[in-house]
Amino acid sequence: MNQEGSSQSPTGQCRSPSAPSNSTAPVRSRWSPKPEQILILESIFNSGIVNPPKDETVRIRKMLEQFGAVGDTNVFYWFQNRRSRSRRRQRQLQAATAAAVTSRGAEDQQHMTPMSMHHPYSNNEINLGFGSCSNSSANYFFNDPSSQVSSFLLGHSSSSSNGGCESNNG
Amino acid sequence: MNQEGSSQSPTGQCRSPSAPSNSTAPVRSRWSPKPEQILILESIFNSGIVNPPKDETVRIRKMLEQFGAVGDTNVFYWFQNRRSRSRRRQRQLQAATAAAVTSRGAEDQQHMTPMSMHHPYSNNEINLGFGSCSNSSANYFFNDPSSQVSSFLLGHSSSSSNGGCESNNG
DNA sequence: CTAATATGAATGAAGG
DNA sequence: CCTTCATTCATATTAG
Repeated sequence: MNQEGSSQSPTGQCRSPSAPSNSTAPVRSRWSPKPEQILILESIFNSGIVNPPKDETVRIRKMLEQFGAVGDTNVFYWFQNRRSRSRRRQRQLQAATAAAVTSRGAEDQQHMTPMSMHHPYSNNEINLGFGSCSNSSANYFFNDPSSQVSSFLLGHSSSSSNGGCESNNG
Repeated sequence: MNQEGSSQSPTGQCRSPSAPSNSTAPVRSRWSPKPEQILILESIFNSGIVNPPKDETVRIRKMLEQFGAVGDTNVFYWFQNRRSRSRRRQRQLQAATAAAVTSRGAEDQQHMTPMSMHHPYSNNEINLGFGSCSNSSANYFFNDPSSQVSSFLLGHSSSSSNGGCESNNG
């Protein structure tokens, strides 16, 4: 982990049960990405940029900064964790599916309810239209978050390292 | 954490007050370990296996599966949370004790209110006899849960990775 | 019914 | 990249 360079004080306050409401209470241990930031990050990830180089990381950080304090480290960690979790989920799903088929003859297998989680942003790959693959503009997506997000996405102009249509894995 | 591999539908409805018989409320929130499963998990944890590797996790899951639907993820989370809470509780207690002793010279330390905790098993580590250290067979323990649990424990035959008396901690 | 607690699950951060 | 720790969120259960 030597991708980091600059890091500020991420005073991200999103949905904390107890608000410190104190000018002298920087008790914010870890960064909490705002919904808009998550939107941006996920759209970038889904566009194929799963492992942005330092240059790109910095650019992404600057984008996110307008929605809340964030450092390059946070972005770096986010992508790293995202990759890891994505991979793991895939493997798990695959294993579960295989396990359902396996056993003996794979004939009368019951359908197991695939965990209907109702989380705010948990899984479910979001495609915001960041990648150059999706030509269909999905502006209708922007409704909940600030409209400012779309400005970034529409003006991103692809990336210089990994903006391919396919997701490079490995 | 990539300990997960397969996950079924943990429809563990142990002690649910109201049946979710609603087509619009399939809240399959979270897994609820059965008493027998908790017994097994705790005995394993107390036997020194506080951080089972993937292989062991799978085996444990298979054991638990016979008492109710459960996935590797659940087992992994259980051990992780268990470790975390255990450690945290210890630290908290230690801090409280230290705070009582500190101050001046640890002489006239007053009795501090140790929090009115009155939950089932609290801090008392339960030892079911899972570890190979305890040669004394504690079969008398099995009374509340189904007798099937004892079958597992008695026929466990230790594990292939971490069944020692000491807890390996990385 | 509401508050507090316990605990399963998710995730940011860091170690190796 | 993979594993692990700490913190936080969401929910299930229990006390008031």
